[in-house]
Amino acid sequence: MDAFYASVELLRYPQLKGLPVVIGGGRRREDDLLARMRLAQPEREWTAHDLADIPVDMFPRLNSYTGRGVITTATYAARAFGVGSAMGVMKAAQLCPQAILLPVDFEQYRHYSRRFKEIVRDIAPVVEDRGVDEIYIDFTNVPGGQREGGRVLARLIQKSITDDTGLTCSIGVAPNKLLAKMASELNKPNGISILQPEDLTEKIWPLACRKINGIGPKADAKLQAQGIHTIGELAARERSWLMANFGPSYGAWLHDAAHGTDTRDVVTESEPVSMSRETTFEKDLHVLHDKQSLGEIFTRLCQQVAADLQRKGYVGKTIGIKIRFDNFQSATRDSTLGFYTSDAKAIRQAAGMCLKRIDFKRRIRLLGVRVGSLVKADSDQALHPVPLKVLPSVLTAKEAAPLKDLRHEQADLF
DNA sequence: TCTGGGGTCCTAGGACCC
DNA sequence: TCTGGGGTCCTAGGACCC
Repeated sequence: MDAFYASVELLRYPQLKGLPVVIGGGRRREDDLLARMRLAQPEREWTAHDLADIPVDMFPRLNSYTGRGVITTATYAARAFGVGSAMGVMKAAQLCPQAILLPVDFEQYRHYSRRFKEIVRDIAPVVEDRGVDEIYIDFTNVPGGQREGGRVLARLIQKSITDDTGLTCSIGVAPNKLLAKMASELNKPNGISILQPEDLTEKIWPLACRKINGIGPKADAKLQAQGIHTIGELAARERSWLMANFGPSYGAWLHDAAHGTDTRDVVTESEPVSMSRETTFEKDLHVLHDKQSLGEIFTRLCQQVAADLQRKGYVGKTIGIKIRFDNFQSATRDSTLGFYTSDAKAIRQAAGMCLKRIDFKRRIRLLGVRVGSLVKADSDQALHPVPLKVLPSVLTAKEAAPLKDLRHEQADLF
């Protein structure tokens, strides 16, 4: 199989090129910027076509932000200050206070995301969705796909996206998904990079292990501790050694990945496994002192998941909650019902029982509600659920003991 | 002044059935 | 009285990704 990995760059302001810019923090509509321009220069209309004309001074700076957000992405100029994705906005503001901060505008992203994927599917229909701005494409059977090793098709895709949306797009071409993704990183933004199997040692082996999709911070730290820093160093280790030290499954995968081996297909369709809603509070809350607002937030989360399920036509039978405490430790509880539901009240009831099984001795910063074991609302399974083999969990003696003091007050909490 | 929100997949132990 | 495996389902936590 030959695969493309394509990702669009969502920064749409040419006047910000080369400047330190981060996207993150609170959600806001991009229209806010236009609204400010209409105030500043009322003689002009200011529509979405005028984004390029907004003066740089009008953009908010990182140091004007207060709150708990994180950075979603950052330009290279911002990265030079040590700012990067997933970093707290407050920490980023310390490193680079003058950076421009753009709001996260999910409505805009969804719109451009849909368009980007439509355009690609019109050209090459075998597409795997990997989130808002990324896809895999299997172009094995696209007519003309092999010309110049894929470069002609990649250029066509790039040009079609830019003509339609104004967005730039990076594309990696390789024999499989793993390598295609890494290839796309070699030439960003707006680049095309073609990787042949024989390029592995020269182009991939010098890269940090972290560049492999599937090696995260934990695995990387463990590899570093073994003196393995680059993909080449990883490839040099015996498969059996990796399996012994990282588990048979992950170890074998590490070995394959380092050698550029990946047999996964491009998956064009998949069913959701779970849906959830969660929220981090502006300030940490206490189960007893902030009972009222917690109760309201909890109800709203249940209503939101229920609405999501109904809108997309799913029901689920495993209801769960997630708590993150002020020390960032988290806990989850879930419980499987004998029937499928997408009803807000039923979800709230089951989730409320889950909450009672948590020991709330610390303040909490996040609350989430999840519905799993999903099936289509009109499926046979949904209409004729098999009876439960395992009884829904009740508080075990072990769980109940530490809750003794709080249990009474918690009883009617959620 | 740390650390969002929405997901998937894996592991490991226990219950329960055959 | 002691001692089995498999297989499946459920639950909790954690790694990882975008």
